[in-house]
Amino acid sequence: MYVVIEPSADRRGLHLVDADERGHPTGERDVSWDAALEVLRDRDATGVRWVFAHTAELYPRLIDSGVRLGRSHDLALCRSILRRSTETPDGGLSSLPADSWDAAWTSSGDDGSLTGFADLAEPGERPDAVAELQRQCEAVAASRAPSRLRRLLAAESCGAMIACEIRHDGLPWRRDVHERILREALGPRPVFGGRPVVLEELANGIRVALGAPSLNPDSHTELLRALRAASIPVDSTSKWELQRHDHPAVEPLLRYKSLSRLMTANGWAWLDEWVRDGRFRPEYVVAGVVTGRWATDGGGALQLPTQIRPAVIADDGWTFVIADAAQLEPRIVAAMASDTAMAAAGHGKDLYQGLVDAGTVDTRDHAKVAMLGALYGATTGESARLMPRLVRAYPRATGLVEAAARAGERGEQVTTWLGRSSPLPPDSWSAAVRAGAQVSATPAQERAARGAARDWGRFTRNFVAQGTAAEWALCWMAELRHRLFSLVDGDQHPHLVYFLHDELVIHAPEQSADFVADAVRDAAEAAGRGLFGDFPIDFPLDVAVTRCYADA
DNA sequence: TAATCTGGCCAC
DNA sequence: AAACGTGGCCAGATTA
Repeated sequence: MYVVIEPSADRRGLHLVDADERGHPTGERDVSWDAALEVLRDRDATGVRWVFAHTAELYPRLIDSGVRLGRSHDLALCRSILRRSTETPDGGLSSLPADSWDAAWTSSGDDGSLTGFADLAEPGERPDAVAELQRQCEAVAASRAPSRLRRLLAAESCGAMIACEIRHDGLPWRRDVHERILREALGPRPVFGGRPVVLEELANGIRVALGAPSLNPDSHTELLRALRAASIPVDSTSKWELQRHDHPAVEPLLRYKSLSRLMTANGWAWLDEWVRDGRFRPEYVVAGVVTGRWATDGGGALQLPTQIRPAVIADDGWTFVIADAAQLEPRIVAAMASDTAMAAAGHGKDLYQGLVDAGTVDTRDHAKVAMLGALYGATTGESARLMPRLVRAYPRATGLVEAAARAGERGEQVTTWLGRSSPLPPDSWSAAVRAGAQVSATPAQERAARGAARDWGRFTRNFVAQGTAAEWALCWMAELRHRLFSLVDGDQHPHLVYFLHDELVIHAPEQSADFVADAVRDAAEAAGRGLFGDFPIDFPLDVAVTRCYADA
């Protein structure tokens, strides 16, 4: 059932411990690295769940050896979920004193391998993985929602393997195309650093227009001073504020900002650091966001601007299958709330258009603005004005996010569909809210308390939607991975190369594109059923088969 | 001099 | 358009 997999004591191979469904050990053995490949493949074929202390410690090395595993359990990630979840109250892990499983893994060792937990573990001392597996199995079994939590832990752990696999395989990236984009926008790469010619010319234009010959346009302080000296009344140097002023400096300044951003975020330095052998290898951080979304640690994989996406081109004979979930968060909320009316509006196609067709709002744009406002907690502007219509037409879906907001304002935790809970607000928050509730509170304190409460309410409001959408996306990815593995054929099998919250990119041999497009739709359907069972909610995808990411 | 903060803008 | 959630990342400014 479970097989705990760790480096062996002599570090020359692997130590494997078999365990039953409650995490109790039933046998153990050491295998050398040479024999590991075969042993792991054989055991994996029997459907065991591999237990890693921390997937990124061992799995990349297994991938290098040609092994891909089917199912896994990441103790560090799962501890974090179980520790905080409201579904595992007293007796679970929530009351356990902090130990090394709560700490982040640290990188040490000259080969860059991860060797232990930071802070809490003695150097060289591994925490007991089997004991922790038992604790987690018990916590899940004793929880209020064992099957949902099991689904969440499995999906989270699978995500950890996928993050390693994506980094190993890499997103195809054409350096020549990227360099052409840079050259056409900025001019040739400066040999000794400094500004490229186009930026320098724009900087000069700005200096002339503002009458500030020594201005460094990269300095907010200098720029703000120069703008005001030129009688342009601005409070900031942001583009939305600059756009509103009619002055000869504005146009070159806006172009300078845009090109400067391209240069600093995804310019030549980025290319040198992040693209090797025709691949960009994202450093994903699984569950790096409180809501369960992935974050990144270097490389900016989650902010690739559309400007440079033309450089993402499939290998010869290969293509991309690019899929993104349409209006994911509204659908998630509709399903969580069993809002059949909103689910029906999203049946089969564009949910926003569905709201128009249902007569709730008059345009698709209004539908989108109103919906996003509900999810984010908008209080002003068009979004807030449209809200009452949404509330009237869909009281259940809107009621769910409203309830989450009220809970947050009271300082309570909220929980996603599968059981990931929000953190409690910090002590400083509670102190501010308490201070505002005192009879002796000053108006400023009252205002601060109200503001803090509402801020936290917007966070918890969004948490349930964003967090459950992240769970759906993890399940979607895991389902897809399972389907793609059935197609393994030497090195020629389709593989995931990019993940962006509600979007997947698969690099696939051209002849397999149709299969992959079907698989990614099947996987979305399966993810929806896995979370919401028979509730009639659709998760339609926009799917593109194209050799260039920019064409999707 | 190094660490931390701030403003701005990119993604969803 | 902004203000309405989650983030990363950069350059410059400020602080230790």
